[in-house]
Amino acid sequence: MTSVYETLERPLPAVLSAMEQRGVSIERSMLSRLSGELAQRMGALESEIHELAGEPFNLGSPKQLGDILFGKMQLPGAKKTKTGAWGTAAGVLEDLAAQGHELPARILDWRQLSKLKSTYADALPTYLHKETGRVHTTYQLAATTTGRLSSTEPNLQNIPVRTEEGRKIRAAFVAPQGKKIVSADYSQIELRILAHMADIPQLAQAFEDGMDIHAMTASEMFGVPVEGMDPQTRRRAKAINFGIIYGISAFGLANQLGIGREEAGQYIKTYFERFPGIRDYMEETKEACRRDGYVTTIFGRKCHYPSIKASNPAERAFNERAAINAPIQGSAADVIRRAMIRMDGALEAAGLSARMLLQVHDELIFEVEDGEVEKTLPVITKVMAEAPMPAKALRVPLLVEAKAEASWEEAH
DNA sequence: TCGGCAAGCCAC
DNA sequence: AAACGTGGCTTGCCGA
Repeated sequence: MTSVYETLERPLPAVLSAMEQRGVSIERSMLSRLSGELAQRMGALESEIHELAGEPFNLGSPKQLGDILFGKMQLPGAKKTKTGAWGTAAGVLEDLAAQGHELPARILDWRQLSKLKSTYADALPTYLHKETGRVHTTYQLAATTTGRLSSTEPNLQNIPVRTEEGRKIRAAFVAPQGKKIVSADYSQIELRILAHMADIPQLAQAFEDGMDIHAMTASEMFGVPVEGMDPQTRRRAKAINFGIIYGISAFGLANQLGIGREEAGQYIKTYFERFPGIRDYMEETKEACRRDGYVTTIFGRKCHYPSIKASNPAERAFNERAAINAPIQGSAADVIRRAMIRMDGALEAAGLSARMLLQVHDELIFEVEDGEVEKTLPVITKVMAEAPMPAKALRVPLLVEAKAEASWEEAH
């Protein structure tokens, strides 16, 4: 079998251009039906909300809502945005809803439906191309500080997936007759890259053994067995793992988990006691950035953060967190780029007609003929898993999960 | 009428 | 809200 190292590498701009031109198929009728349902439910909610508020107002106006909740109704927990208006972001409304207040709960419902309708159900069909009948995004190659791609007009890198209603949008991304949508994604790639860069043997071993990394983290931190673990305990460890990647603070973790800042600080302390190599890595990364003005990915690409030396403490702290995150996020971006420039050549070399259509940071989406699915999946997963090589051999295996289904929602 | 900012929220 | 990183899109609002 031909090694992936010998497959043709196409320049990334050519790869992106090909993906843009291929486009993706969406089922207009599904979105239009969904839009109607959303409109109806939003209408019912609007009446209910105006009843609860005691007056009609523009539901799309955070300012009007803030005046009603905190000016008129005097609900607790009011916080101002930086311009002095009452804040009404989801976190604020969730706190109020948890205290049994009906109005903020219904507003949250309305906002979710409104977002899905305006940004996705109504907007996506307007991007259907006259001649191809498909949706063609544009990828920006140099729009991010870390080396990620971005996607515009429309952005196909933020299609909903977290809620049941949102997945109805994703379900409209379908394969044409005789084909399947294949989604292939890197499992926990940023944590694996952190384990490699910081050289943490426990984490590397856990990935080698295919363990549940969040449960393992919880077990290490709280001294409880993975078997029969309280879901809450795992959830906290998961929040910490994500926080670590983003340059955690006790304040941020406390807000994320709804716990006190002292307790959050204790979690972080315990984490660094269990994984001192992570703390060392972070300190070394910040130090290098202060010295050089940039940090580097595993493959040597630089990400510049000269303002890490700013005298303003908030600006400095912001750049420190970005500098900690950039090598992790940027290395993951490098890995998937390396896979992308080899993918078409590898598929061609294997005599397969699969077409790479979309990239969503740690995921590649393809269209594959029904009869070729079985032969295509291993080619895709191999190219992705071996993408760091031969330039780098990671201390941690990369796991790629791939699935073929009729729609993106099912395949994901 | 148009451009830009603020707030909010979708994804990884 | 955001002292948890990276983006883009929509609506409301205000001034030119």
